[in-house]
Amino acid sequence: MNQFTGPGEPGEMVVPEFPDLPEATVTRLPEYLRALHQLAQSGVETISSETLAAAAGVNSAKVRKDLSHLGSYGTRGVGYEIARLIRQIEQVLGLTQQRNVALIGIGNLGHALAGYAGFVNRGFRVSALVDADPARVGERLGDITVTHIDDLAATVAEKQITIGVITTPASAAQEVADRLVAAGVRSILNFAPCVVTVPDGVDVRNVDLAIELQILSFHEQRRAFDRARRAHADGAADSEGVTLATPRRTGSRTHAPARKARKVVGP
Amino acid sequence: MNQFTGPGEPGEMVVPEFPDLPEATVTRLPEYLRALHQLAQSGVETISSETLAAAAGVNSAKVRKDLSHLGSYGTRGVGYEIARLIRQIEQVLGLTQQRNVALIGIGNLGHALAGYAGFVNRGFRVSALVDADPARVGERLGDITVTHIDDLAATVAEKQITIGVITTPASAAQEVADRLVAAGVRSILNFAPCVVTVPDGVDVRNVDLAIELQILSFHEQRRAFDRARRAHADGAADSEGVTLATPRRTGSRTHAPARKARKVVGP
DNA sequence: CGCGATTTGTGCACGGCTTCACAAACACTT
DNA sequence: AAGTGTTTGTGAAGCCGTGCACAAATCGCG
Repeated sequence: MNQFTGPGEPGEMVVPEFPDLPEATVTRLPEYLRALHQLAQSGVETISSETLAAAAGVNSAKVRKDLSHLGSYGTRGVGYEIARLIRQIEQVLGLTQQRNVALIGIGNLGHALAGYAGFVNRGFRVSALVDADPARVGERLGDITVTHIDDLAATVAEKQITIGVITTPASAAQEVADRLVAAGVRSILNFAPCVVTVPDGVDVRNVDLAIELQILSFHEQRRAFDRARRAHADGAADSEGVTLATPRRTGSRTHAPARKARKVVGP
Repeated sequence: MNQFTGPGEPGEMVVPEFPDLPEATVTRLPEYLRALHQLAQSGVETISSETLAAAAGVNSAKVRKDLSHLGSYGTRGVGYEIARLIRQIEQVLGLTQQRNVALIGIGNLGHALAGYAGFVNRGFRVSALVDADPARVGERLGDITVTHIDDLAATVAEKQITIGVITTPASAAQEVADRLVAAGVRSILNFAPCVVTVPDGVDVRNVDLAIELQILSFHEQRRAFDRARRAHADGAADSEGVTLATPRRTGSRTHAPARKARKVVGP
């Protein structure tokens, strides 16, 4: 529907359309992409929404609706051509060009991310390592040398950084974010356990590991209460208060599929 | 409203009510908690929904509605008593008891998480380190010795593990998840870039760092297109196609506040 | 060429979340 | 005691996302 790569009237110098995807779709596209890359290796050339849905851990209607947003037409009765689908998703996500990432804060977590293999082959390259501690500056990790935060602007310009990743303690995060923004970076991934405030037009995503654990803890807690309630109900068989009886999915970002079925394809 | 800790009729042996919170609320409670702990240190005793909202990076109506779900009554005209609020949130999230976490996969990321200070003081303790590589078994990190994955069940029982964190390569993740479930763990935090399938009643949350970057990349891409469009519109002043003109918030999980205002309170 | 099998694309209804806006409640002053 | 100013708690409206269900499209085969 949103043929944003489609050739317009030739020679018309048309500004390419850009699909304005629902945010929920944007968060799922990378998951489809991951699944598609896996599937592509196994030599399959075409894939149905049902199969892709299973591989990505979602439901097939969602897959179809998501893909329809990017105008990637599959063929009915057959499915989607994997190679083409990968190209389209990568284009929409802006992964056709290599994106350079700067890590700010080379502590435990920074070290780990610098060596994380999962970034390469996925369109990203950790191109700069930055720290405030003069003792760390000059240290080499892989083929990159740690530079000082005061030189951030120069580093960003030189290495063509488009994304900054904050792995400092919370106390330094706001300061670092400010400097990143001043240096022209508009996308920030923040691992520090705090809220960073940025001007309009800058995008911040937060990953707080403790928060993830706390959310799990809540559901753990709820299950414990459920068990207690059930045990009590067994003791004194009363069919009272309804409040608890609601059949809640054990909600999670990429929620656990109901059945343990690694179904591959049709009957 | 949901007075789940409230004293029922005394001597009635009532099963405590458990508030069934909206999932969206559950994900925000930890953020409030984080903000509250910070604020508590600065000596403030009471806080308004407006101030808490600013500190947590959300909107005040949301704060009030979220808090109303746990029956934590604030006092009108004044605000919420911080200490009490902290207690209530911690209780709902199940943080009154220390929760023991097992890390599976002691590579780069596992090492980093094992040393991550952000877990302690937030109700969690990394109590077990597990790996499949015999060469790693026996290694000590801090005060914990790495044990072998084959002994997982024993480790889980002995160390009272309630949460498993997977930091293995994707190829091993499903296997590890299966073993965790078999050992009785019902909460899993998965850092491996893949979908793990678990039976009903088990809760999985996924954190994929590359996916976070890809989402940022999309918005970066979109901004670039917007600039191109604007530039083109300047050149040839036509007020054509509307598709792009939609005022989209730069969506993010904890979305960036519109104004860079570290507003504290009052007029 | 026609028919059945398969799979996409989407209209539609439903539920959950967000946000506004306002009455009720409380503190404090006069 | 009454009035003023502040802040909570919540009804109601609107929006977004989800999932069902089905028509339309394509393939393969007889």
